[in-house]
Amino acid sequence: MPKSKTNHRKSHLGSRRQPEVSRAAILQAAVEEFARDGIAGARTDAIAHAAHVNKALLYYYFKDKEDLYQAVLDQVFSDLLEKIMRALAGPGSPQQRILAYAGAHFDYIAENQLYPRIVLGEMTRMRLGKPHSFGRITMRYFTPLFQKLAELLRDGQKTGEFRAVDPEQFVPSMIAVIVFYFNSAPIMKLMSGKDPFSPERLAVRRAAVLDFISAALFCPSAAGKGELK
Amino acid sequence: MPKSKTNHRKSHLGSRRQPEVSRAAILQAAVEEFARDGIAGARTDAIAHAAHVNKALLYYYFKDKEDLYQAVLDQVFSDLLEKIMRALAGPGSPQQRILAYAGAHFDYIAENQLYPRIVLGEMTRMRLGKPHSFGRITMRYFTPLFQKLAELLRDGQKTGEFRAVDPEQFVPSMIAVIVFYFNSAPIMKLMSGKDPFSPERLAVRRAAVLDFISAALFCPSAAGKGELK
DNA sequence: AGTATCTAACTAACCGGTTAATTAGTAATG
DNA sequence: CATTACTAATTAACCGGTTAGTTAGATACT
Repeated sequence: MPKSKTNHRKSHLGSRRQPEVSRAAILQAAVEEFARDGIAGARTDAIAHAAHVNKALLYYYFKDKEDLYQAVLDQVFSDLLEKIMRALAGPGSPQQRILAYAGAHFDYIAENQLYPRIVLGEMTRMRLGKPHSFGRITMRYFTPLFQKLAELLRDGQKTGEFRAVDPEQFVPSMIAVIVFYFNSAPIMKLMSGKDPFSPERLAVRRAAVLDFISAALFCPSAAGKGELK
Repeated sequence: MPKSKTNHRKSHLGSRRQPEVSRAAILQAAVEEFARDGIAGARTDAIAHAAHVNKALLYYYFKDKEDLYQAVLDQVFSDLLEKIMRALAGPGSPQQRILAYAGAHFDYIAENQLYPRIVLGEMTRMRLGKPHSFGRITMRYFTPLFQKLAELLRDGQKTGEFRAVDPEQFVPSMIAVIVFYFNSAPIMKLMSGKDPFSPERLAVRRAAVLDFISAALFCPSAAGKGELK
């Protein structure tokens, strides 16, 4: 692999003189490390090593561990929110749109299984009294999503497609059903032996999630109008 | 500072010559500390201080931090499982029994809000490939509960009360709805301003959970037979 | 074109505070 | 006096963060 005269053969070739490559590598490594053990358990040494970068470089690009963590959260949530909002803004009846949302949310997580770990971990970590470094994230990402979903639920209730559920209760329940599987997957694996992340199992789960939500939300009278396959 | 020979009230009065008191104090303090930040973030100093005990005493009763953590998990789960199993073993139709279970599970968590933090934290922490120190817990506590619930679901399907859901999919969904609220509570608080743990809000949530499960599971034909109040 | 200057990108080595764990012992009890 | 319960003091490792540089390329000047 001749690489012009200025060949610097260390082993961490991947990232010399390439700021955004290095920065992205750090961020990706940080996502994985933070997903594993949260901010407390994450090791800056491990992040640096995984990114094939010297540890000091973390502090070149980010103020400190907390700042890096915030950057990770921002990346995770902005990406997620963008995809979900697009699905929510699509055409169709409230039934079709809520299922489109749920499917998109599920699909996104299925492709990025680290993300719910970070989210749930962070939720679990933030206490009610404490100063909330997570508050920024809530305002910027959760609130818009929540309100859009609540609005959609009210729409469906107006058309008579949805049961008279309280959005403030229904939205978290729905998200729970979508997300929880990926966190409990290791236990399912232990119990069933099967790999919960295989394409077949994911397809089964996806269908089950949509069925669960449909049954819990749609009026019995007007059944079978959503896309269930 | 005169200090008669048998005078040992230093400040850690609570626990001299009282092995089980000390041990229990350590365990309770450990539950709270582990719930906050997981095993990685928990500080043995903090546990000892909260238990009004010298740190070395932790190592008198427990081999190391990991061992203490396992003891905490055992206490949490055995307690939870016992209460839930009792509710599951009660009398009544499958409809009534599944709602009794869900209500009991909800109530238990409402009273011990630290527990789902530990559980979810632990789920999040265990990776698919890694050696599973959590496997013991799974076998001892999760599997029996899961199988009992699956059995109940099949019972209800036989009597025609329940829809033809796949227990392997439905059980995790149901647990998700019951549990998730307590983990997302801090965010809900930020968004709504209201305290998600106030008795009124808990009652509302409890009703919503039972309604959600009822709607998702019970056959539309045979509605309104469970206890919904 | 060549070279001097400048700077962004990056690293090796280290530092001091923290933390899990140990040790060596003291005090109570039967 | 032997065993159980418990602690002060200590240690070794770890870990977040810093520092003092080096390297590679861009720009300026000749």
